[in-house]
Amino acid sequence: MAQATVAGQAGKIRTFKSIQTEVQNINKVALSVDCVIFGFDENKLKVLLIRSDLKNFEGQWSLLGDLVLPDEGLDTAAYRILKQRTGLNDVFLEQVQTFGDVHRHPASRVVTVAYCSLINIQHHKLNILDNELHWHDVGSVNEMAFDHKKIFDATYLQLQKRVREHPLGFSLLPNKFSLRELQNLYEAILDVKLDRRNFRKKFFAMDLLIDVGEIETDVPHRPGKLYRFDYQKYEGSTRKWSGIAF
Amino acid sequence: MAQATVAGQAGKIRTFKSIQTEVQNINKVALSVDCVIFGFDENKLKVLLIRSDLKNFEGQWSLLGDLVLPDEGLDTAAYRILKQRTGLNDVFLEQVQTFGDVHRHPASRVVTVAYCSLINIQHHKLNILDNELHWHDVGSVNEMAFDHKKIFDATYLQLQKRVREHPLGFSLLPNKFSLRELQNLYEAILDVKLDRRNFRKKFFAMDLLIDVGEIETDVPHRPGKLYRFDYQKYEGSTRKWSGIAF
DNA sequence: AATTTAAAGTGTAATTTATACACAATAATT
DNA sequence: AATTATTGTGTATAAATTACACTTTAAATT
Repeated sequence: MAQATVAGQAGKIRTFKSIQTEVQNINKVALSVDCVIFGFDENKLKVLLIRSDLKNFEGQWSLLGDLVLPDEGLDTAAYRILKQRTGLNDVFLEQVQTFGDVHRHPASRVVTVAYCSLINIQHHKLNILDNELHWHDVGSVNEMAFDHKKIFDATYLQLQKRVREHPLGFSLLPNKFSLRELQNLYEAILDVKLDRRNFRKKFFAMDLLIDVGEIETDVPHRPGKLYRFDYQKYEGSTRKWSGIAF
Repeated sequence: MAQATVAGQAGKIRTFKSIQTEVQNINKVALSVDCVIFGFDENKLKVLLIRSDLKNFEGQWSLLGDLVLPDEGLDTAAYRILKQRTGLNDVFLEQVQTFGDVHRHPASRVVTVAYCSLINIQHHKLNILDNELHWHDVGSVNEMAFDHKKIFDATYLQLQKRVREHPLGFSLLPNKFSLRELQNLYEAILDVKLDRRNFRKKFFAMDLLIDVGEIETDVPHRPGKLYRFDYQKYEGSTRKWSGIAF
């Protein structure tokens, strides 16, 4: 946090009151939160975007964001946006990076905090059509409003990194999933092909998948067993996850 | 970035002017930058702190920070603080995380962006004594003003992680260093003991150290060879650094 | 009922990487 | 000349990663 001094004027002891005056008089900025909301559907990694409501970005897509309210923390603001737009709470949410280029917003100075969130797209399927919302394939995200492409790129890169270090991916899947679905997910996120036998070996070796005793239905071939992730065991383990590192 | 709407009012096309009015009328926050400045001296990892100039934190230590100026980017603000306080430019600097709890500052809402910076303490040795600045051992950082302990902890953890993935550590060393110094640095940052032979093997295998053809002086024993880090080769390599992963 | 289809499920050998560990060489100091 | 403290070096073992192919199963088709 600041010394609450303007550049180069340290050294004096301040009181609350003097600080308050100082802070009121000096520059403030508008602060927003932008959520990069990922989903997984039809073996593709998707991102939820909205058509920009700003005239000079007409037709362009942008992230889901809003200004942070006066008595609202950053994480809280991100949760609010997520809840509003997807109807979901209890999702994975993580701060990524803050973007504060002076002219990133055409109308005034707006600094934005980017969040990465992962949702289970099956639980969603809600108010998509009526609104200007759309799930885009991450591979086909091009031009975006503001500096949102830059924010998206940074967030996606961080997701690729995080998902190798921590078991985040399960947030994108149904509670029960087959190993095939799990592998498809990793292949979609990391944009690589993985060896099936080695992939299974690695996940079984972690011993964090619970066989739920069911199998896939409605597949036109031998159905796979269904598993769920053992969050409890993972939370309780001191060593946590040693990383995927494919 | 925000849709520049207050919660739940999406859907209308806005013009610059309407946005501008809206942004002016709604909440703004004071924005600051806080630098966690690390140095390495006497085989200890150090952090540069300043005595708080705020009355109700009298005597407590705080990070080096300041409010972000109206026409200043975030990185620029962090560089400014670093330059002011250490006289150094051309240092390692990386954004870490943004802290925005509503009541983190006692006087008013101030959101702060934390930066991690690594400096070569030999190049410094400047205006430390005259000011209220002091280099603290990272192991002995306790209570701090504001939420600065939390910020410090998060930044130090990130440093420990980053230093295994990227060759940042060299920013903390003189241009020419012995392998002993390099190992001491890693041991200090990661707070572990490392095997000397395996450490050397690993670094030589990377082939990013250049033997400068000199040896240590003023050591009361066999002097070690001096090396420098091959930044050029590192920048040019596509594969980059595969991680230390001790 | 028999055949086809598509993916599930499984193991091993080769390679690479990480770890544990000890002694001779050197420069400075006494 | 002897002592001191650290440099510099190699090998054997263990662990992790990679590459790779065939049989089993359920559903769909003939």
